[in-house]
Amino acid sequence: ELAKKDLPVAREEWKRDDAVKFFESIGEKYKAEIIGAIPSEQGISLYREGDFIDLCRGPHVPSTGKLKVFKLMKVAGAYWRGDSKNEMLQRIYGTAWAKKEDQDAYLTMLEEADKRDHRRIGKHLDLFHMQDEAPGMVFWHPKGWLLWQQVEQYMRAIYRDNGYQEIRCPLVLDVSLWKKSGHWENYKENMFFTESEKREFALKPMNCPGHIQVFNSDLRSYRDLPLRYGEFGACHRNEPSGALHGIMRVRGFTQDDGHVFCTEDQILPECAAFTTLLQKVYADFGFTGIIYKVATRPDKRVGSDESWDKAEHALTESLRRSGVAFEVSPGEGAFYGPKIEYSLKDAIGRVWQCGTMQVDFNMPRLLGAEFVDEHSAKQHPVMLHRAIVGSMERFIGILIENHAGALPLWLAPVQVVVMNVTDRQESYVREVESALREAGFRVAADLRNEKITYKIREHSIQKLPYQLVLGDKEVAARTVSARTRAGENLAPVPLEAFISRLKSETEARN
RNA sequence: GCUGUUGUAGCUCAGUUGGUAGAGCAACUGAUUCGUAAUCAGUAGGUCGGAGGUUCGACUCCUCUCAACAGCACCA
Repeated sequence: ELAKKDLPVAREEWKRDDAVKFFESIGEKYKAEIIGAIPSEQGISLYREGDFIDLCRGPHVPSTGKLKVFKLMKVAGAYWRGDSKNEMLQRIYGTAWAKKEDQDAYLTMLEEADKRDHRRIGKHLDLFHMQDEAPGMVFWHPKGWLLWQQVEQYMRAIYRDNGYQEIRCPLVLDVSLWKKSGHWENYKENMFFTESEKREFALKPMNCPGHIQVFNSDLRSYRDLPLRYGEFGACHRNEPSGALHGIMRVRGFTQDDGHVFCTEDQILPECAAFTTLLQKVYADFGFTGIIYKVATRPDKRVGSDESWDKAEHALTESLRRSGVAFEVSPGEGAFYGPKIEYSLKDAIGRVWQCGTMQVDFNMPRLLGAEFVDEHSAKQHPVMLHRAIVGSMERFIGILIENHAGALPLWLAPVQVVVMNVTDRQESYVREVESALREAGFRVAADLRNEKITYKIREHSIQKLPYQLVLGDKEVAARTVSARTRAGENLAPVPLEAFISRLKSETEARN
């Protein structure tokens, strides 16, 4: 915009064919291709700056010196027209700003965002690690696994309170099942295989076939529907190496995977209830900006148009009822049914799909799932594939970035550290520590012979929610002095008072 | 998978034109018992991602390979 104001506009109208010839003559085959796709009756406007003529929406500047503030950020490949079958071009990324201060602010923001990177924090807080021998797989350390368990136990209660029965299925299944389900046909490249005694097995990339086996283990009536199963299902997918990203995109991950077996009429109420539930869960974890997207029928699909109408309507209507803004991606649905994608952003604004709700008319039929309807006739149920956190790994990654590692009290791996000022308070520290542990809190004692300032610094860096300082005064008065993560020093209070503070804070999930 | 970059001590990094590695923090040992973000001193720690090759000699050069990072493609 600045350039438009300050510079003469050297715009020229060209005939399409002349422009194509011109760009071909100077070896710009991609530009020639773009122009060649324009209907021939249309002209084309080019911009000239001296000898330099190019396609452009606005004028060119004669030199980079005319740009006020700019910085080249990175270089990376990008496929011509976004298709991996095409040649790869080099793309140069940069930013331009009206004022130096704006650019500085932007660069500072990027630096700050980098400090929130879950890979950095995961190492710093000793939550997990990954290593060369297991690309795309996570080694969870004690503190990271404590965090995982908080999420898992919370989600387990969500299953329980919302009509899901938790189940557990095998990770390794004979390939014959994957052939029936269509995964062999459509997903083989992404699967891990293993062989034993001349039988070939596959590590499950998805949980749905397993859940159908449980459904099929008994005769089902329409009275049983909707029948809901939930599992913390460990999946393995051989993702392309370039797709891996910290714990956000991995090869071994655990889904909070649920499947609802229901009738077509039950799709809408199930979807509406699901979105409401998902919003509650995300709010409890401190997320506000959920991105909603509905992916509709692709050209290549199974099932009748009538079924698709019903399913797409159910999905869009469920979002409409919850009053959220959402996008529609036409043709982006799976071949077996449409879906809703619920996404969150990481520290630098990249979007990651977490939750999903998918309507599937296909797999119950492929794997022989049936129920007996009101007229004693056998029917295939509709299957809803749904996940709230999506992948535990990805969700925890985003959780870490969202809170910059300062996890809310209810999620923090260690909630309280109890410290002595000198050796004299050692037994009181142990007493307070075990009282807190008995009250159900995750607590550590720090009895090292170090200055209290040193201990406070260390635990502050570790983002511990509460640090208790116990000196002679606290021992004498039988109180505790707490320091909050924000650096506030609370007045000494009896332990019971501190415990009730912790209780109300964990219950509020702040 | 593709394009590019990177890979040195637990972590963050330095290492000059090839002469077999260094800092800070962490760790360990000792002293210090010190009230809200770093006490002092000492010690130890690395076949320089892996495998070949060139060379009298390779962290430095070459080839292959693995992984990570950025973006693209992919994402049931």
